[in-house]
Amino acid sequence: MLTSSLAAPPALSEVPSVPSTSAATFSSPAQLRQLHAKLVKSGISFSAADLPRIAVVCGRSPSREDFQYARSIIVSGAGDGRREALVWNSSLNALAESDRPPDVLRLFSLFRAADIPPDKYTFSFVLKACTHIGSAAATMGRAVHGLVEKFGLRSELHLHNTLLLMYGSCGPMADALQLFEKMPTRDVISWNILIAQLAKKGEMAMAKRLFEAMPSRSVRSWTAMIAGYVHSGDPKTALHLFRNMQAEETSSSSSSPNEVTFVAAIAACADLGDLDLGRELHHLCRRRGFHSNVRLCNTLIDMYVKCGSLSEARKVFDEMPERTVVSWSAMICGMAMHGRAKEALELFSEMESEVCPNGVTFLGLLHACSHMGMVEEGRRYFAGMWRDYGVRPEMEHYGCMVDLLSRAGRLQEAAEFIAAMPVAPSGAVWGALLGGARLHGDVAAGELAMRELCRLEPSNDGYYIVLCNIYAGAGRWEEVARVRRMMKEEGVKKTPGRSRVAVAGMVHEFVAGDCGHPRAAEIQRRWEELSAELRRRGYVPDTSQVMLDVGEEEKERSLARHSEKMALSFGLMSTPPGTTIRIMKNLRVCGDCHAAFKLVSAVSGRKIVVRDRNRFHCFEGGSCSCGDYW
DNA sequence: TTAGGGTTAG
Repeated sequence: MLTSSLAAPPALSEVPSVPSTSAATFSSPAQLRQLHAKLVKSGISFSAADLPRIAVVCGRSPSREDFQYARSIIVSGAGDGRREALVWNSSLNALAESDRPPDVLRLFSLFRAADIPPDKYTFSFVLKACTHIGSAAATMGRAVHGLVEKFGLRSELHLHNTLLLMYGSCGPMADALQLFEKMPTRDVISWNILIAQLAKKGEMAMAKRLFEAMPSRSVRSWTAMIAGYVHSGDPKTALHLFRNMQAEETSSSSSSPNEVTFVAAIAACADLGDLDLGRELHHLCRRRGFHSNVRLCNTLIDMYVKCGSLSEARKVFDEMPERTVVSWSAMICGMAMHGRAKEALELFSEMESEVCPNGVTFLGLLHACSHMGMVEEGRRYFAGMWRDYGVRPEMEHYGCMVDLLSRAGRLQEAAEFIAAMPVAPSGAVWGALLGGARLHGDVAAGELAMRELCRLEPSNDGYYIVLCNIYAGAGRWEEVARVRRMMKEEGVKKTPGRSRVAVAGMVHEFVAGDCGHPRAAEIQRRWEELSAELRRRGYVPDTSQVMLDVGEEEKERSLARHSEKMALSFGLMSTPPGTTIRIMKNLRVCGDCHAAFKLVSAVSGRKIVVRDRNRFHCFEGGSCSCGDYW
């Protein structure tokens, strides 16, 4: 092959008199034709090393003529049919790996029409493209399976595994399972593919059956299961399995967790808010030398953020040898969650010189502005994301803007913003308006939002409850009763509040109103004592949001049994003085608990970190990090 | 020349 020693390809007009046929000298069929003409004039032909590039360039072209033209060069240069297939196969693979897998299918039909005999590699690459395309390629995938049979390749295990993967990503899982049943031989990869596909679809019961039945497991089998449990919202089982894997590690090195396994396990800690275990796993990662893996570090940042330790998240971020847009976005979103808006915006300025932001980065920025009432800054980011960064606003961004405006009390503007949206607003967008309406006691805005929400998300209990809160706040009890009747008619039940607190490595969960904890009486007594002290300091239980048709005393009793108060009371009596108490709640923290927690932080001298559904509240010395803007 | 598990948001 004639190679150019120049680092950059010369412009065509500068092609030297003895032209280089280096692959870098053409990138379109038109340039190829020009180069070809010059070569012919000079009596030089393409070398074998040029052929794959010719195949890729012309294989990507929508023109049939380009394919035929390339084929004529390849046929004369390849020498025989097998080598010709090899050249086209590598072109198929390159296209399957690129961002244009549909080109593979088009090239494959040309391939078939030209009678180039396909082999196992051809099918493998075409199936890979189907897998990348997903369900839209299901028919094509089935047709390719038919060809595999027709060409007598049914005994190829490798190809069968690729078919399993294709059925798992394109078609109904039943097709993949049927193929698996019929396979003459299977290896650990066949089992892993099936388990991973089931796990991705959340079918963990069946994935578990296969995992238990498989003859031998590899690290990937374990990791697929652990990641599957995390994705399907069961981090406890994920960590249980991780522990089992560690126990087996001593007897077999094939099940030693690697970086990917740690990513899944640390993500489980993030979901559970289990800081102690998260730290332990981080320590293990360091010992195993996994600390420079970007994805692992990104997961660690997220874990520390979600476990309430922003400083440790920042430390991981600062020590990363390289950072991607995900690292920056995770850190910016983390700062937003913790109400550190100014730092989030500063980090964004730093980020701009290193990587391009994406949609998630802007969600973080808009959240940051929203949590701190920075309306003008938020508007600026929203206006600039498409104009200056080419990031198209999606539904979540519109939702953030409505949240920003309505939290700041600009409910009229928020409603106008929704009306001007270029796409039909989702339930979450109206939900943001509803939330703002509650905050500002705006019955009309609340009713406007709820009219849409009844249509879009009639079974979402949270929205009915917020509307009840709005009516209750306005003293409109007959409306509260009407909404509750609506809920009954629709069969909508209120999700009970749940709070978790970790004490001595054990996570304890409390459900609102439930006195099932073994130390329930003690916990209640402790809260009553504390409550008496708080009252002496001016705390008055806010019974206005209790939507029970009962007397004041009963309302106060109901408030005292809020899950976050029980978790706090238990945390206070079970940990040494001075220990930070970390609580995680499934819903938004209630207003009465928020007021009480501020006082408790002053009375007890403790730092109390609460992660609710939306953000973090860090109570210390009588105030909250949210500045009461939440 | 071919196959399997992972990150921010939700």
